[in-house]
Amino acid sequence: MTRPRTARIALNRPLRRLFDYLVPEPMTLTPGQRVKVPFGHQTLTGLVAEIGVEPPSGINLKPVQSALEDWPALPESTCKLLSWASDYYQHPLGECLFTALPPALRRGRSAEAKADQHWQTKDSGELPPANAHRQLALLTAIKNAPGITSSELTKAGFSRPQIRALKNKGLITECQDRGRTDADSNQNSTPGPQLSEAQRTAAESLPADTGRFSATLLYGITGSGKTELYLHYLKTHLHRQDQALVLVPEINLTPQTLARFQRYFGQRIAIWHSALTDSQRLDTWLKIRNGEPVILIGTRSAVLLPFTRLRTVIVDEEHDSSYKQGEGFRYSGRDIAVYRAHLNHCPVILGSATPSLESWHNAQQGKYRLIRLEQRAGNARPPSMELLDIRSRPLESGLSRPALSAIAEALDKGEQALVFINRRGFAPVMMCFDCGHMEECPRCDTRLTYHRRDRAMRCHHCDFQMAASHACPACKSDNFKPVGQGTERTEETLAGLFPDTPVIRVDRDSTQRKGSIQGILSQVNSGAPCILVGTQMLAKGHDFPNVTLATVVNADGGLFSVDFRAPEQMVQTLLQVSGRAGRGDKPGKVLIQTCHSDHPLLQALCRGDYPTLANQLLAERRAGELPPFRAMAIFRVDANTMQESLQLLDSIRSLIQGPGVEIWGPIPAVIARKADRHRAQLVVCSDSRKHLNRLLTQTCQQLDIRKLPASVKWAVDVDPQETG
DNA sequence: ATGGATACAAGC
DNA sequence: CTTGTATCCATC
Repeated sequence: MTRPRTARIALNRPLRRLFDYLVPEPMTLTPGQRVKVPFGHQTLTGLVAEIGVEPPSGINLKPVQSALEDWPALPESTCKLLSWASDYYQHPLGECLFTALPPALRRGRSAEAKADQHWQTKDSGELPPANAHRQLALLTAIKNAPGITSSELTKAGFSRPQIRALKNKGLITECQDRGRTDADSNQNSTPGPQLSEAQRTAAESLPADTGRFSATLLYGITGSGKTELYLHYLKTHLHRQDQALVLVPEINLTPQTLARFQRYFGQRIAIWHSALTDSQRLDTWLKIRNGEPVILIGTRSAVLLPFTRLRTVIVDEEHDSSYKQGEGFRYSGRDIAVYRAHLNHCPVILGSATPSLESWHNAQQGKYRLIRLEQRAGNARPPSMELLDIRSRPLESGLSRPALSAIAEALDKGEQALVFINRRGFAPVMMCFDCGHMEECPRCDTRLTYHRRDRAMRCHHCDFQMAASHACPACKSDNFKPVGQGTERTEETLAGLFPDTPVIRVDRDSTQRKGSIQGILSQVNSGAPCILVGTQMLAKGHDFPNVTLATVVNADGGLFSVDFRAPEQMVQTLLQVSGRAGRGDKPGKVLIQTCHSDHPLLQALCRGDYPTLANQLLAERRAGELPPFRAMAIFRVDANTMQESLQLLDSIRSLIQGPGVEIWGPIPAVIARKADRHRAQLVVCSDSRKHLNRLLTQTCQQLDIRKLPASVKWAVDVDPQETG
């Protein structure tokens, strides 16, 4: 009996099932191929998941309309990876597979790359008018690099119309590929970075065999030069034909990082992040798919791309919570990276100054090899850390007297100071001192944050905003005042106290404009005394050589949170902040304001020893039977009423209940109402990941069958990052 | 998800 | 009896 001419197709729809089609003669299909199929009343792009399967009886199969190309858009290895992820994260296979395609190909556009044109100058034609300075600059650029391509020119800031203008004037013509020149030959001759003694020792411990799976946790304190190690590693171990992937958190993919890699690898470097245009994404995707020897620096979703010659995976700042997608396909880029390396038999290197407890645990268990790099490069010393107890101390916009004089002192020495507050806006609340009224968001269970800059009250959890009022909206009293600290307010106070020093605010509001962060960085890197005030953004990645003092306005947020990850996150953030202080030959100092200076966690933090802290935190996780000692998943539901949400979770609870699992809830979320949706959750834990996974699969199946009102939305979050 | 089918309230 | 708006339902 011959196999039926059928294909099982995955569609980009949130449906936990695939659809079967007839494969008409003489069409041949292979798994991973893109096809056009009729679906209901529309025609969709699909991906072949399986061939020749027996279709369920009683269904009249429609034929596949056409294949979009005769090669599989997703190679087998990528399909396998995503099938695994679909099962692990309980997300529909179709949507998972489609995340590996660039947007253009998801929509069914052609995958044929338009050939890039190469240009050279021609000694004829009329010169452009003297005021056409961009055209003249373009002409020089082409003269200096004959054979340069249109896309390279656009990247350099020239526009297509400018190129066309020169062509029409007969000043340039298309030519053959110049053969790979400068950048590539440059790559072969550029040696790797010079390593310090400590770095060399670390480098020697990195896996030498790129043909076998190994996972390495590179624990390197800030300033120890992890990036040099990555560069050196790729330089020495990656073959000329191989592909490599370097994952970074979104915020770390700056032009500086890029330039650093390009210096050693030139044209081999490609980037992948959410701000690329569709055509840039298609371009890079095709390079990866075609097996070009690309070293891809990218954020989370880069780990899903269809590499065919991937030989090394690096995950920088592996503890960063932005590796976990918070909605839809809720995968962890870091964890998929490890599994991908495993499937692919190649090494993965996880780097961090503050490793996640998960990875640290794996290293302690011997599952990951641990490499320690505990010396700052050059002669820099680690910063000294000091707790400032602010109980019943007078505060000026949240800053204590000793903190302010430390800032003054740093500025006097011609150095820079950094102030870290985890709240944007002017003040987190407006309160009436007569009647106690506080402004709340009409759509969420939250207070509105006051933004003085534009006199607005904003909700930080939905898009609500309104004009701020002078008087209390409840009792009309004018004793209506901002309470608490935000970046804006601290910026204002500091500007008043230090009128001769620039105060620079770094938060989502001040960096919204494209490129403004670059401007800020260059101002700070000029080295002139200044005060930086900012949120999380300040803590990540950036290098401020002349900052010698970091002040943390309030460290207590993470000490008593309901979220079991809060202490870990607090410690990581504070250490990342402290890593900003003191580089080069100037010693750094970190002041941490707290009302709990006797708290053991803060005490340990001041000793500055992350391994000890990590072990301590792990012991607490073990005692609490929490991840990484148990597997965890959360069912999240939101509906128009809390009752509906809790009801559904109750029934989920009875579906999943049984031996081998522990269930907490259902309970309302910490922010029980967000954008008028009432949210609740159910936490499920198990000693066995396998068992939990099976239960989740069954439960999701049951829920799919059940007819729920469209207004009730549920989702599972496997390995949740936030338990709020 | 998404478009069509179905159902019910307001509109003349 | 039309027209608008909400809800349901199947999709190979």
